[in-house]
Amino acid sequence: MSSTEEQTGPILPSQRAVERIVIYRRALEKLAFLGVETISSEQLALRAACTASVVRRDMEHIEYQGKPGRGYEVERLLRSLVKFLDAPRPQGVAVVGAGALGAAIVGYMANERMPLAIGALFDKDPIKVGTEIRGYRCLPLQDLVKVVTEENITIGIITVPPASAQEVATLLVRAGVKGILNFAPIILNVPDEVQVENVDIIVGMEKLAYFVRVRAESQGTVAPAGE
Amino acid sequence: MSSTEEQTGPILPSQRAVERIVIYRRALEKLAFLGVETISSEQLALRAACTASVVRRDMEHIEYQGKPGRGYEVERLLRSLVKFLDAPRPQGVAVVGAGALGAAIVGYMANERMPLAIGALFDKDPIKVGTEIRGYRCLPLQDLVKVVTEENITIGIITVPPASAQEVATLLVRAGVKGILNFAPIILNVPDEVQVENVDIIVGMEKLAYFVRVRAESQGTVAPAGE
DNA sequence: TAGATTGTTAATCGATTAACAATC
DNA sequence: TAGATTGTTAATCGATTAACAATC
Repeated sequence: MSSTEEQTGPILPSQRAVERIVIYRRALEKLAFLGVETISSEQLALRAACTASVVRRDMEHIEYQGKPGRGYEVERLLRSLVKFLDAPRPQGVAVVGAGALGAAIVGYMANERMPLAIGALFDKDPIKVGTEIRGYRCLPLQDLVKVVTEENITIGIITVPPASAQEVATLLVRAGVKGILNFAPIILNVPDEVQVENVDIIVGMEKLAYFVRVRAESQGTVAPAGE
Repeated sequence: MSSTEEQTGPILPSQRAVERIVIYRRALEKLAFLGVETISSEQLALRAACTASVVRRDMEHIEYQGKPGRGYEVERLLRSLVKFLDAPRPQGVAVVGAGALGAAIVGYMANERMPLAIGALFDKDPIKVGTEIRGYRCLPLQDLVKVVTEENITIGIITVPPASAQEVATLLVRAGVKGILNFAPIILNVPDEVQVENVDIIVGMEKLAYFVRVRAESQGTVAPAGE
């Protein structure tokens, strides 16, 4: 990793920066649709829950630059963001696990216009295999390595129960996947070059529950004196 | 906020610390079930994707302390974590949006043993209202404020389309909710005292797609033409 | 005792915030 | 021109990492 880093000219943006850039893109799409012509970093920041400074800093990664006193032209900035984010052709995604969550994701991706396309959908359950879910035929897990390899799919989404998640991850890696969006609440063991993005609904929920509770408790104690 | 902060004795743990503590708890539950008696910070760190130092630091928030040379007793640490995290009685949660994602979450919460309980399920769609989803009756959105207030629900989960998300958030806040888990890909406008936790599946997916792509490009730098 | 692992303190790193000259 | 907002640099903040004496 270190050796690669020394060679590269362009600095890779941080994970968070890319996250925000994705959000800017979404916001700009809406603004462009509404016919808005320019936008300031301040306004953009509101939509990404960050500050204007952060927005301007993120823009270092984008070719297009804003004009002092004017802000950013929505159309041109949007084009630059799309150029920055999107692959020339949609990247294929394999969804593993055709339960409620898997179905939700497949539906989501079918609706939203995205630079990603469902490449294949898998499940272990023989009852689900063969059925159609939102227009995608559910394939058996045994076919995963073959299909994912053949279709050149680079991203896997794991929505199976935690007990099977590692097994699925291993299959995906073997099939050449380079990124995994993992909804199972466990830490996956994969090679370093494979990026894992964990989306753990339960952690978020319990975290929220904790802070809601302790804040309520501390309010009850101190008598907040009315805002 | 600053005035509250000065008064409080116990320092509130950071968002990330609580996140990790939730993960420690989950890991310890499994270990306790397997009959493991002690665990070191090193081993615990593996399960939470952090370092031993971070684990030990997090433990400052927990009453129970480990023994030098031995590590942590699984049972006792687990009890302390549960005491730290959980409310005396399960907190009620309102799920708004009975689509595929909403159903997935309701099912999730019904399965996993959690310190949270489904308090109510709502949807706008008259066709869904009145039906049962995983054992929970779907109520109309108009009843939200009344039901959530009456049931003393403090946490809301938004799984409606982005266009309705702000409207729902406003209703939840009006009903007295103090925490919102938001699955809609927009920034919600809520009062400061309400904590919003955004779980944006699409952002994670597009971020992943970006890094997978640029890494592949930089690897194949020499011959990008083919493919 | 010796080895292991703790709690804790200091050093490092990265990200966010604030400030400001440059300029449309 | 004057006002607004940029790109960029310096200051601040917080979180992670490394190190180590204390101790089971």
